[in-house]
Amino acid sequence: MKIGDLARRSDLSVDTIRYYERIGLLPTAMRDGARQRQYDVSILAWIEFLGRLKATGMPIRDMVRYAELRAQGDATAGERRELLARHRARVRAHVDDLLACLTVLDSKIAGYAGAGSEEPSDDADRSHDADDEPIHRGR
Amino acid sequence: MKIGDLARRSDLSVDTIRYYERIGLLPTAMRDGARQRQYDVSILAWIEFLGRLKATGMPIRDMVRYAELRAQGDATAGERRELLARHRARVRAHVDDLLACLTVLDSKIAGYAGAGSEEPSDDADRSHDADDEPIHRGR
DNA sequence: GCTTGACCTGGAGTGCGCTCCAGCACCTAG
DNA sequence: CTAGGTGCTGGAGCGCACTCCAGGTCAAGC
Repeated sequence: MKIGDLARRSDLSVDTIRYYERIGLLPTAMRDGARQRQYDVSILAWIEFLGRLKATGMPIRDMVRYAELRAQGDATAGERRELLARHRARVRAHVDDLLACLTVLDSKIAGYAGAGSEEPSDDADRSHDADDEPIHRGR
Repeated sequence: MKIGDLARRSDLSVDTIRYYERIGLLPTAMRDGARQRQYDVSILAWIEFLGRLKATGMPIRDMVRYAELRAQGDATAGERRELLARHRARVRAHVDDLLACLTVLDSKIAGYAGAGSEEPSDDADRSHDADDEPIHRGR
């Protein structure tokens, strides 16, 4: 597989793939006769996993750290497990935080009750919640 | 309240408060005799709400949009409700995504089973999951 | 009266994660 | 033989959300 094919199949751009290789997220690709990168389909699983780490907010340097450990083989399994476990804990905490924010958001939205989609209506006296106050007028 | 006090009480830096005012996230502050910003405690509720929007991943330009609508008064209540409702939907979707990622993460971690905290052990033959393959050796 | 410290402004700088570009090599189809 | 498409490299540029800085004003405490 050439880099363009991989880009199409992985939802990364060609530039991003080369960037990921430069920083060590992707293995240094094998080259064909014309020095063009050649990929095995198996790279897709790794990219997909990286996508999940990214989706869960892991900074790239941590992903790089994980990739380095992976490249060092089985001896680093414990460290990798720990890294993922710590990350999992952070993600869980973040989800809890988001859920708490969601309930705040819900009550806030509920405060705007009755304000139909495109219709400002004349419900001009709603004070809906506790977070809106005085109001800011431009300088 | 002066800007330094507000910074202490809001977990924003003084610079961030001024930045937020510049871009329209915070109302143009009243000044005292020495042209220093003076804040009412009520600003804290607004900042806290902004913090929740930020925590849920709303881009600053959308927060600014919300702040603008708020400043325009009750007539924009419907639009604000819509904005928050769309945001809530995105957050919910993101939470679902995170939960899905969490189960992937969990099974991945389970794959490293037995690899105790600081102890690499000699479990060198674990293939734990489907995402790890060939391995990347530096150039 | 002098120092200290909080505040002011405008603008430059930072770190992250890409994204784009110039200028060149190579392959394939017409 | 030529044109178009894909790939290559090194390096510059970008959008975001701050963060820092120089050079200045002002009020209070010693």
